[in-house]
Parts: sequence; C-alpha cells; structure tokens
Amino acid sequence: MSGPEPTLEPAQLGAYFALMEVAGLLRHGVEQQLRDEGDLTYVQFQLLARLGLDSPTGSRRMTDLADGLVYSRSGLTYQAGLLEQAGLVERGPSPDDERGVTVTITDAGRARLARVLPGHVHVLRDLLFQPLASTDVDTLAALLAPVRDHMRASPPRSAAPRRRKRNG
Amino acid sequence: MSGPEPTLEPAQLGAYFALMEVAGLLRHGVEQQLRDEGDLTYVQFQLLARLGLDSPTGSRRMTDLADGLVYSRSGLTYQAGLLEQAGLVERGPSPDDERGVTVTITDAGRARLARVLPGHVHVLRDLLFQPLASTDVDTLAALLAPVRDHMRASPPRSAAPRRRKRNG
DNA sequence: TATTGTTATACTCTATAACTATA
DNA sequence: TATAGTTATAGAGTATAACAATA
Repeated sequence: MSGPEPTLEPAQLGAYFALMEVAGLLRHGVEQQLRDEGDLTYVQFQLLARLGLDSPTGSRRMTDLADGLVYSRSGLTYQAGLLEQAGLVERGPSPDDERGVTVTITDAGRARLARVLPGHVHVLRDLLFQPLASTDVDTLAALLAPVRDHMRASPPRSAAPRRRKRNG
Repeated sequence: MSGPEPTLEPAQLGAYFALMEVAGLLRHGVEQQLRDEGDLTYVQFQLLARLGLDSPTGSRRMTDLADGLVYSRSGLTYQAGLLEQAGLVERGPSPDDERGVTVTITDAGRARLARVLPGHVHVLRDLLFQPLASTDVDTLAALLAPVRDHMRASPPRSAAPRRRKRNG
C-alpha cells in the first residue's frame, strides 16, 4: 500500500527543497514590499490582482476567487471583509445565482494596485529574475504551468472540505 | 529611481504566479500529510530534516538552523522549544562558543522523521513529480538552485534584523 | 439534499522589543 | 560594541463547526 519506492532521486529532492525555499523567500520579500508601500498582505494583493488584472469586468464570484489563493471559505470571507472595509472592493448579490456574492474591485482598489505594482515588479526583478536568463524564465513558466494545472485538479485528498465548482 | 520598466513580460508574470501557486498548493498538501501522519508542521519537519538528513552529526547551531526556514530568531526559538517539548530534539551548549546553542536530533526525532518520510515522498510524487518528466525535474532543480543562492545572499533589504553569521 | 457564504471561536504562528550573556 | 539566544507580548491569519439561505 506504500508508494513504488520510499525514496527520491537527489535531483527530485533538490527540486523540491529549492522550490519551497525560493517561494518562501520570494513571498517574504514581496510581502514586505506590499506592506510597506501599499498596506496589503500577499493574499489581499492576489485577490486584488485577480479582480483588477485577470478579470475584464473587475468582478468575480467568491467561490471563483478562492481558487488557489485561500484554502477555506471562511478565510476568503475574512480577507474580502478586510478589503471591503478598506474600500478596495465591494460585495453585492450575484445576478444569476441568489446564493452567490459578487466581489468587485473599486476605483480605490485599482489605484492601490497601481500604487504597489511598480515596486512589486522591482522586487521580482531583484529577487527572482535577475539570476535567470530570459530563456530560463520561459522554461520555468513552461515547466510549472502543467504542475499548477495538475495540482488544481487534485484536491488535497483528505482536505477537500467542499467540492469547488467546476470551472465554466 | 524606479526600475527600468514598470512592467513584466507575460512569461515573467506567468512564471511568478505559477511558482507561487505551485509552492502554495504543495505546501498545503505536505502540511496536511505531516500533520496527519506525524503531528508536525512544515517548519518543524524542515528543522528535523536539516538535522537528521543534512547534518552528519545530527547537530547544528541555532543560527545555522534558521537559514532559509524561519525569518526571525524568536520564531526559531519557539519552534525549537516545541520540538524539544516533544522530545524530538535536545538543546545544549555549543562546544566552541559559549553563547551558542547546539540543537541535536534525538532517536525519537529520527524515528518521527522515518515515520513521515514515506508518506511525504508519496505526496510529492502525486502532486509535484507526476506531471513532470524526469528530465524536467533536473531542469527545474538546475533553474532554481541559482535563484535560491541569489536570494540567500540578498537579505530582504529593509528586514535583515540581524546579519546572519557567514557560512563556514 | 447540496451548495453558497457568513459567523463565532479557538488556536497557531509570527514579529517586535527588551533583556541576558558571551566574544 | 557586536553577536547568540530567550522571553514577553501583541497581532494577524487560519481552520472548524454551526448556521442561514438558495438551487
């Protein structure tokens, strides 16, 4: 009932530890920048970015927002509440589903995003991109995209407190 | 005084977001496994792994342990305290420097590590390695290693509460 | 009955600053 | 004076379960 072998190749271990450490240090760095320049946590920044950059309308359902950013519904409610208190988003009823809540970025939210973005990019350059050739960046993105898609499709197994809505 | 340009290439953005999401989902997955099968947090697991797998003697100075795992000295003291309470490590004076504290993994610590390792590897296979060809794993490790080294060398700039001792 | 979202609560973790002791 | 580590304290974030409302 155990896996094929209980060991990993050295390169696998190296990839795993490097991935986690790089992401941890990078997160630490950007969190500091976001706090200093925009009074935002990383999660809040990601929520704003999803609304302001990814979504054409600036709106999303709560459930759709959670995807990959937050691991519990109550956590998302908490963060959305903070953003709403700060005037960066608004919450309203969803047009098609009376149960739903639609979150919309405000002008202030877009302004905040614009304020932190240059510094954010600067940190990314300093920390992440500087030691990578531009071809390496392409390679990295190409390697990680399928992994992300795979992880999104496989809920943490014992967690999965609720099925999230299918994308569509 | 701002960066060269306030924008990123699409591939750069893709690499950044994919990296953070992959690491986040992976951490969530392994944290669950570690909690379920070994009553350990990820940080505690990493500390045990550094002592039990990386170090030949099973011992390290507090300062050396912190590297890349924890972002404040008090955080490390807290975690080391938890591990010591659980009987997984011991703390004693450092032989060469009277100020130092040497942390040593116990037999119980090694046993705990051995207990969680197979399941841990299993999660890594499922989540991270399955969608990657083995050549991709090598590539990923090779790409991330210099980034990690670069990040270790550049303290978060405004953070850096204390210079950490040079390696050696 | 299943899904969406909120609330209450308890808990863990983290960071800051003040402090002791040794180099 | 600088470094190693601990302690106290306060704050933020998270998850769980119970809940209300709609599909």
